[in-house]
Amino acid sequence: MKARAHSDSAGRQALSVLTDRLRHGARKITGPRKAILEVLRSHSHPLTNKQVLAAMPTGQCDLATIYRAMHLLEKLGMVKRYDFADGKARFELVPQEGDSHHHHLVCMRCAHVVEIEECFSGAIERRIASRNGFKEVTHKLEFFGICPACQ
Amino acid sequence: MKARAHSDSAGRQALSVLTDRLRHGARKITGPRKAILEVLRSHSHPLTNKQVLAAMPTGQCDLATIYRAMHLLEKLGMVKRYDFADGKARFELVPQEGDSHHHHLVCMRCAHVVEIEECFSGAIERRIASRNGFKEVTHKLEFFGICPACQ
DNA sequence: ATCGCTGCAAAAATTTTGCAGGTAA
DNA sequence: TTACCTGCAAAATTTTTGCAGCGAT
Repeated sequence: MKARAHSDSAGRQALSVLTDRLRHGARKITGPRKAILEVLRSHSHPLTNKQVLAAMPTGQCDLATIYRAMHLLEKLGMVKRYDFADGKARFELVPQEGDSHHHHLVCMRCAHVVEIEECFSGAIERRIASRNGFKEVTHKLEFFGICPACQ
Repeated sequence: MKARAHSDSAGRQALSVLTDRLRHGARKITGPRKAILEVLRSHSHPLTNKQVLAAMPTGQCDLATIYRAMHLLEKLGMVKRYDFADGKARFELVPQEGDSHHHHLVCMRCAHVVEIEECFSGAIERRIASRNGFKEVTHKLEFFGICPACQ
């Protein structure tokens, strides 16, 4: 298996890589931002901004700062936004370049999330783009159902 | 081509069919509800509740009523909720049974929406369901890009 | 020394809820 | 009649913004 440069043993991106990406975007590396990245890094599921705050040791930063940071990280392409049909935005770290993106299977009762490895062909994406004259086409695909525990 | 029972020439569901579905759910057919269904019926794109209100002739009903009606219609499976990553819920009439569902291609700049006919195989959906022990699995797939006018 | 970032607080926007009266069935 | 619905108003959430001071570079 090929070694994963810049990733730890669990396949997560090292914090230094993340801060480098931030710095490269001409942004400052601050305590709150590092804390936010740490939280995102240690969770493999999309989190709401409130959950990010709650996951920090004792009010390490303000909720408004998290909102601002998420906007920034989203613009820099470091974070992806998800909507699970409950009116709350959730964010998750974008895998490093070359890594395939993944999708989610969400329980409609308890909101439990399972990650789905497979992603259907990019060919469909390209065909849709050219057929409609769109550029930079991406997609979001989420599955919803009832999980074993809730059945 | 096979005739479309219960649909008008544009392929939209007749209002009477919609109200029948409501009635069948042991609900009352009221002025506001008919107005809401009329608006949904005459738009082929998902609308926010505010847009639904604005599309009515002169404040025909209260915004709160629209929120309540959407919850109801969603529960009855007559309406589907969409999240286009801007924090506002949008709703669209669900096609009649047997009709294939469709997806959307949304411009990230101007929010212009194009309907996408094709839907990738339900086989993937079934495989994901059985592999994870989930029941009643559905999916939501949206494409995002930059439309011709915004490029 | 900048210029950006943060915390705090207030505001804005979206969505939910309580209640008294009205209306479909 | 009776249970459900509606409008109005207030409240609860989520998200955005202004501003003075702090801090990374």
